[in-house]
Amino acid sequence: MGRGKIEIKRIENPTNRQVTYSKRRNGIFKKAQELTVLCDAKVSLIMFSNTGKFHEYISPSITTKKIFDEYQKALGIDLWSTHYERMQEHLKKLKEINNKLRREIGHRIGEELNDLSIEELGGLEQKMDASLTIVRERKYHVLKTQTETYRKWVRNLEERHGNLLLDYEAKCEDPQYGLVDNDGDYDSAAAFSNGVSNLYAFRLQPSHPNLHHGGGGGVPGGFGSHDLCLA
Amino acid sequence: MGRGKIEIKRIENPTNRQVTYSKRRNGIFKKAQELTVLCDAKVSLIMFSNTGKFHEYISPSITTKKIFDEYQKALGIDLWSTHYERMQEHLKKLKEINNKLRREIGHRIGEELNDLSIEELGGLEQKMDASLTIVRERKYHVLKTQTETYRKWVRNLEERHGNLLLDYEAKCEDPQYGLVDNDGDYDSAAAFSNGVSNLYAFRLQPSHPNLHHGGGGGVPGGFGSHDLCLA
DNA sequence: AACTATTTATAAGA
DNA sequence: TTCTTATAAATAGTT
Repeated sequence: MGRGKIEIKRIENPTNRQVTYSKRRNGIFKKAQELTVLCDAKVSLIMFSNTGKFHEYISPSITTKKIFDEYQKALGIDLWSTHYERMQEHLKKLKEINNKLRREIGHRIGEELNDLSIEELGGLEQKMDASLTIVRERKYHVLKTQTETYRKWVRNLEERHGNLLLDYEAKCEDPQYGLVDNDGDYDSAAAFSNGVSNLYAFRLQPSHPNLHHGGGGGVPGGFGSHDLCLA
Repeated sequence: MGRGKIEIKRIENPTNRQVTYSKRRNGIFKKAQELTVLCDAKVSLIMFSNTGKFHEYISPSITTKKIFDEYQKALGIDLWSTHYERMQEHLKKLKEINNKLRREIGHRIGEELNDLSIEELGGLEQKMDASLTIVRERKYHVLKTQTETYRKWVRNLEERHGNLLLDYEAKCEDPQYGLVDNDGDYDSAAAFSNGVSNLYAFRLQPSHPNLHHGGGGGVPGGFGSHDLCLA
């Protein structure tokens, strides 16, 4: 329909192709709209030109999403089934695991015991007892390690404190010495304190042999700071 | 384009509308196909007639699923996002809960204790101890209840057994009585046995005062059948 | 974007 | 539904 008949095959001239695309696209959209009105139909027309440009016509009485849903219903397929079903299965499995975990924990907390038989209760008791033993052992292990670390730390510090005190007294008794730079001792002592300040703190408060550690939280008994350790 | 011009408005005559739909549908499909070939375009044309009949044209170079995907990409939206995202959130939450449960249970089983501080270990120990107490109490409660039930049952049966034995001996000594139908006793005794057979079993094996209960499984100590109870 | 000669689509009728 | 055909509509090539 035009000045000359054309063969229905790819238009090689890009400009020509683009023009034809534009004209015919309008024509087909008009037809789609007319069909919608005349015949009360629902039409979805989606087009991508060879340059990737997107155009669409959709009947006013429907949405593209509905067309997609209807399309899948009409064909009895679900284009997203793979993805979707896998997800649903995953969900189901997670729920099952969750429930099992809940029940297990419920038992171990001491709730939901009503459905357990005497044998199951006995088994549970044994398992819990064993677990409790493990936790206790772990606690004692941690406690012991920390105590040991603490003890070493105190001993080391006390020793250095004593040395310093001796030095100090010696210097007081023999003022001609002046201030001796005791490098080696200084460095290694600093490694066990938060800084130089602690050394002076010991000097200035000789009546307080207990430690005043800068970091760490108020743990009953004075333990509990994890950064408290000997290299 | 036809014998007469028509107004673009809904065709009221159903037959006419159907015919027009059919004709124009073919026309538009042809146009879509021509556009596909001439301009190297990708076209998806989906139609539902007002009677719900479904027809589609899709360019050979593409699939409807791809068109849907491209469509969503072109519009920067995801028509399934609501459903999908909700599902994904659900999945995420479930996984989180799952992990928490696992950690909790891991602690209570006595695994994964390395990341716990001494305070946390102490708290865990206390909680586990409390739970263990609850489980023990429950176990002893169940045990006590079952023992009590069992004891009542045995006492009741022994009593009835004694009575029957007395009756039996009395009848043997005074044969002129014949067989007296002792309805009341019979019925109530049957209520505590699996049937009449047990009554005879007691008679026939007087040297076995221990119970031989038909049901129930091999529980150490002889307890454990849940159907063993007094009305 | 218009124009327009021509082809194509289709309304009405069979 | 399909065929026919007069006529409306679409559009290829041109300006």
